[in-house]
Amino acid sequence: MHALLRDAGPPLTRSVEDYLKAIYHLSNQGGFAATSDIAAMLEVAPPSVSGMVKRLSETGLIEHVPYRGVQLTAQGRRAALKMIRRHRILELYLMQHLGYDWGGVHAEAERLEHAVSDDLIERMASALGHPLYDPHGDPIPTAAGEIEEAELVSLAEAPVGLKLELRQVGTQDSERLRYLAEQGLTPGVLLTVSERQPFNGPTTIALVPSGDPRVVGRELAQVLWCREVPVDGYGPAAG
Amino acid sequence: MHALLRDAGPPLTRSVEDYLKAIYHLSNQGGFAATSDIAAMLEVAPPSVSGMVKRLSETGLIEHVPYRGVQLTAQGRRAALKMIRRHRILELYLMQHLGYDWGGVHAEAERLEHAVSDDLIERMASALGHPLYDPHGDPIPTAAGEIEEAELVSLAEAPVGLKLELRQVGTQDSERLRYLAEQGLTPGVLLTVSERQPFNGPTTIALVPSGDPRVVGRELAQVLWCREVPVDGYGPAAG
DNA sequence: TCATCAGATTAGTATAGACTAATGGTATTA
DNA sequence: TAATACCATTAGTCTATACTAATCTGATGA
Repeated sequence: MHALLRDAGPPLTRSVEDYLKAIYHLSNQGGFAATSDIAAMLEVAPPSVSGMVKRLSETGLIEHVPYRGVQLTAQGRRAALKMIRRHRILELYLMQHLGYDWGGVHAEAERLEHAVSDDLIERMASALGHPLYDPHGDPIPTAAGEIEEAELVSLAEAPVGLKLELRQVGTQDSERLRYLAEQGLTPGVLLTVSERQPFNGPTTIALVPSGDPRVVGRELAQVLWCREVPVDGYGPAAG
Repeated sequence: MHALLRDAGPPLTRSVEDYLKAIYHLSNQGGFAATSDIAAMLEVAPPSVSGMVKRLSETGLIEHVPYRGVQLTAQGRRAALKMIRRHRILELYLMQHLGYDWGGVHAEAERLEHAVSDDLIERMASALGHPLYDPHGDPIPTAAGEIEEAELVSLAEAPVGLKLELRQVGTQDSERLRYLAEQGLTPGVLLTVSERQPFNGPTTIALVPSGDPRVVGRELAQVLWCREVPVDGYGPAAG
């Protein structure tokens, strides 16, 4: 009984589900999600985020440190992971059983994830053989709300030859962030490590799939957190 | 180009879609749908219906005759039939491809019908072999918005032995309606014609599946419009 | 240390959609 | 025809969610 009642209460609205998911993605590495980043991800104005943040922290789904950002509580995290499970199962099902391709599947899953029941998701998961990864290679949270935490490696430590996805940029410095964006080094891009100079020298990488080379100094490389991409041929994570 | 632009404009909200569908079902036989019936079907208070009716008639989806009821315009009818197509395809898909049974399928389809894209529905229709009838035996509107109008037969004319579904009660008289409801003769019930007395005598029917007999006089039988149920073993229409 | 500026928040407003309470219209019945 | 009862509508309110404009905070740089 206890387990079933844990997250009782009024069901979450579509908007709330979207906010929680966005906050999950933005605060992945244990940090805070900034108001403006949430606003950009959801394509709403920053004051709308402030308003929602107030409500969500009153209902205990997030914690808010004014002028710093927000973090999910355990309850908010469970809700976010549930949405992510739905999204990733849906994407996989649509591609494998209904012939969707990369282009259309994300938008369709984005709408359906708010409408499907838990029952339907578990039926789809069964039909798919209880998969562990979605079409992007991202891990699918279990129905119990556990997710395989991708082990992140800093670009400064990653072995040469590995194919990586950039997942987290561990700096708040605007100059550095601007520079990285100019270089095309934003979360989600794929790359391979081509070469590393000795004695704390720079790391040379090639962007995937363009092959464009970039040379990244040690200081920056240390804040670029990547995860190994399990299989060849996947596009950037969108799930 | 014209065909594509016909119904342009802001997409309909979930609520609007539900209202249109309800009005379609309630005004099927060309009549008016009453405010209170819409309210009952959607489980909202009558003033909520009045408010929505005002908005819907301003946007040209329905026509409203105050104190009489509402009817769909051609545009509203197209939108309603689109939702009905979605609902019926979804029910069929969920039952045939995901193992749903009678119990759960309606509620699931009810939520999904607002979230799926046209593309997804057509993919499901393909996977199902472009079916013409849903699990209840109800016809599925085409993507172009055409629906097979069930030919209705009055109970006074129906041949003995036929299995019928009561679809429309053609009287507004409250005494008669009250009596029919007491007898369990409301739209949706299944029955078979057991016997008919000659010289405009009464019709004897058996309710399905209970087998309870009812004797219906000619005057009432003439206003009970039924359609033939195509195949044995189906439950009452809920689609 | 202080000015500046970007980003966050507050203030005030709009819209969709629901509600209850009060009022108005129509049709049945005496 | 008049009274009544039922149903529909209007009036006024509430919540969720968005917006713009105005204000505040905290970090950066002179």
